[in-house]
Amino acid sequence: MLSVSGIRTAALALVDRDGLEGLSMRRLAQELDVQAASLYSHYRTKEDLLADIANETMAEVDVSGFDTGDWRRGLTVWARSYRAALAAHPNLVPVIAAGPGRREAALRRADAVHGGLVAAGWPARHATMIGASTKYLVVGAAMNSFARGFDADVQVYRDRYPNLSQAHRLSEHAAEIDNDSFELALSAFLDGLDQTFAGLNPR
Amino acid sequence: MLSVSGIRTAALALVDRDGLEGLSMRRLAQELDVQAASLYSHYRTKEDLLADIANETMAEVDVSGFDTGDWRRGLTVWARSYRAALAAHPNLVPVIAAGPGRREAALRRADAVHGGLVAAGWPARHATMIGASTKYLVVGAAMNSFARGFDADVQVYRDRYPNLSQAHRLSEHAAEIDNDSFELALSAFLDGLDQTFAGLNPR
DNA sequence: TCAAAAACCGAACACCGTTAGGTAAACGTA
DNA sequence: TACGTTTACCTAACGGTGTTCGGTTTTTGA
Repeated sequence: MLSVSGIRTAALALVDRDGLEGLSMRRLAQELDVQAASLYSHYRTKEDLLADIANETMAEVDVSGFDTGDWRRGLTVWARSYRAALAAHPNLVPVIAAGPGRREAALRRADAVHGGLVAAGWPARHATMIGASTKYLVVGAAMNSFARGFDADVQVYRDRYPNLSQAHRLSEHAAEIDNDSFELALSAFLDGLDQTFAGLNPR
Repeated sequence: MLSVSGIRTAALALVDRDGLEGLSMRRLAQELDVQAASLYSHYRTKEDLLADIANETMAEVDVSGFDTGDWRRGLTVWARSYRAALAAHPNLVPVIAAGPGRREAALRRADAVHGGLVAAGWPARHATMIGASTKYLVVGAAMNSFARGFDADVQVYRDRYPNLSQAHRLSEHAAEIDNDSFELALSAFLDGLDQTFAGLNPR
């Protein structure tokens, strides 16, 4: 018999394997040896199903780093685990990024981040903005790896765009570049925040 | 009679008005007093059409700030104009973010950014990562405004999540918060890069 | 054991992107 | 101006999509 969690698992597997376009209610049903209409006994709509698997994917995100009162550590742990969760299911990134953060768990995490920053000495408004900024970084980085921008045939721009002809852009190294870029962005961002923080809490 | 630019304009208007899902070949054709099949005399596919309007939207992006050799200014001008271009057509952001950067103009811009950074004294590998990082920030910020995360009914979390109960989250101020967050992220990131740069080019 | 509830199915609806083939209009050339 | 050719457009259809309706089957719980 079908179960919500069984459908969820199969749907996530299908998205991971065949991409977002690869997930249709009929194909998912087929995977479960069932007719498409049966799925609607468990999910009201396809969007609901997508929101659910997006939700599950986000469960790995870790906001415990704020517990010690070290905001820099809290942000780092949060951002890295956030990015890791997205990278684990790249085909799902657009759904997660587009989905409204209305879900219970998402609100709880947002609250924890905000609270952690305020507890560490940031003004509330800054806490809001820092939370948003960090999310920008994570989501932007994940979208980029989803897009797989510069692909196979480097020949196209090898000669025409001299500045891009470095090995750096070769897609074999794309994952490494992505990771290093993210770490650079995160640490530069945090370094900049350090200065701001020092300016706000002099002495 | 139909024309490529006429179709492009009508499609963009339709996306702006009704969102991405609102654009179908049949509806677009109706808007132009024509049958859907006629559109295929001018565009090989719907994806081509989307890529084209995405392309047009990105034409506003300005990489001229690198001309003076001031990398910080170059990045700032680039990032702001990039973000502005995306914000002008929020419904199109997923398309632009997902679309591979295979288009001529996109490559030219990427080359200009990379070249500008290298000319200003950054090592090639850093230039690559900084370009990517900046893009993360811009795309992440744009995706966020596309998603319109925390919406209307604040009541839901008003009492339950004390840290989020600030006026900051009210959706009337969402655009302002978005903008301030982006500017904070950008300047913190650039401040952090300043330190890195000083470490690389001592004295 | 048996009624009530839940799960599943077959068929259909309205929509989608796209194509094949035919007709009408616009064009270039003699 | 006349005519052949190319191009633009249309009608109709194909295979796919998400979703709903009504009926049948299975599971549940008293």
